[in-house]
Amino acid sequence: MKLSETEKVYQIGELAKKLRISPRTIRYYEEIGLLKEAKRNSGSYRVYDEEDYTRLKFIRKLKILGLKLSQIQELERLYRVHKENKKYIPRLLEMFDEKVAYIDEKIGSLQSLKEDILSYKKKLLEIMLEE
Amino acid sequence: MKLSETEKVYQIGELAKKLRISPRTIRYYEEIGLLKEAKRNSGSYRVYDEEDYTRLKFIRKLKILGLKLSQIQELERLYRVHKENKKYIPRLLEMFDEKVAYIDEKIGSLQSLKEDILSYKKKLLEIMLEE
DNA sequence: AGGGGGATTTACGTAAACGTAAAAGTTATA
DNA sequence: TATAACTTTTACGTTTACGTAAATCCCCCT
Repeated sequence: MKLSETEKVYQIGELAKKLRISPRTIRYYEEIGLLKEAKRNSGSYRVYDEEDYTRLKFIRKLKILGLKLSQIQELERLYRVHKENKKYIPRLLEMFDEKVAYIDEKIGSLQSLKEDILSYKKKLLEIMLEE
Repeated sequence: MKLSETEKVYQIGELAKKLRISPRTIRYYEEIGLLKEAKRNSGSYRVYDEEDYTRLKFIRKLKILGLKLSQIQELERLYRVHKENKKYIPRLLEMFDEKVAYIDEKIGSLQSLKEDILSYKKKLLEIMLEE
């Protein structure tokens, strides 16, 4: 695709540091198939690029959402498989909508929690101010 | 406090069903001290009331936020201890503010995730419509 | 050619938050 | 009073997502 592009590459420790996770975590993701097998430099060290970096950031977001690694895998498996087969795309779009609805719900629950905390805070202020 | 108030009481299975969690979970929370020891009816079964119900719902919210049970405990311990001692209240208020900031951050990250998903969806739509 | 500071694999360990099974007691109802 | 449908305690089991250690290997630098 890209010709002679001098793209920055990382080795595992460097990438891990950039993401503030451990090398073990990255190897683990590869181990369970969440990351494809990394290329090796002259046959031994794993080598990563910007795409891997982006991918790991995306995984992190899904984790924050509360998805298990296995669920993240499944989501992507469905995405990859069905992308090839157009007739399944509508179903996939549907899934995305469900995910988005889930997120909206979660945001709502966080907002309500925030209100709870703020109301606690108000109570505390009252305690503090009463004589 | 309240005189002859006929408040609805639950036994563990009933409460669990209402919350869609397991009795084991409720006992576990008691076991680790997240819930105070439940009263017993004529000496054997645990008995709960609306307050316990509310409390469990609150715990659930904090869990959705991603807090560990131990963190929830700590938060409440601080709240209880310091409520008695007014001079610590400002620190507690500060903690609440931190929590709220954390929530805002989390909401932000969820919103950004939502955008990612919507952009995936757009790509998919393009795939579907090309040709 | 010898270090130093990475990396690799293998494999056992761990914390959190329950699940589950067993054996026994309790309570409402027929 | 018998039986179903709860509940109790005890205690071991399980899953997820890594941590950690050991032994070996690699690469760059001087």
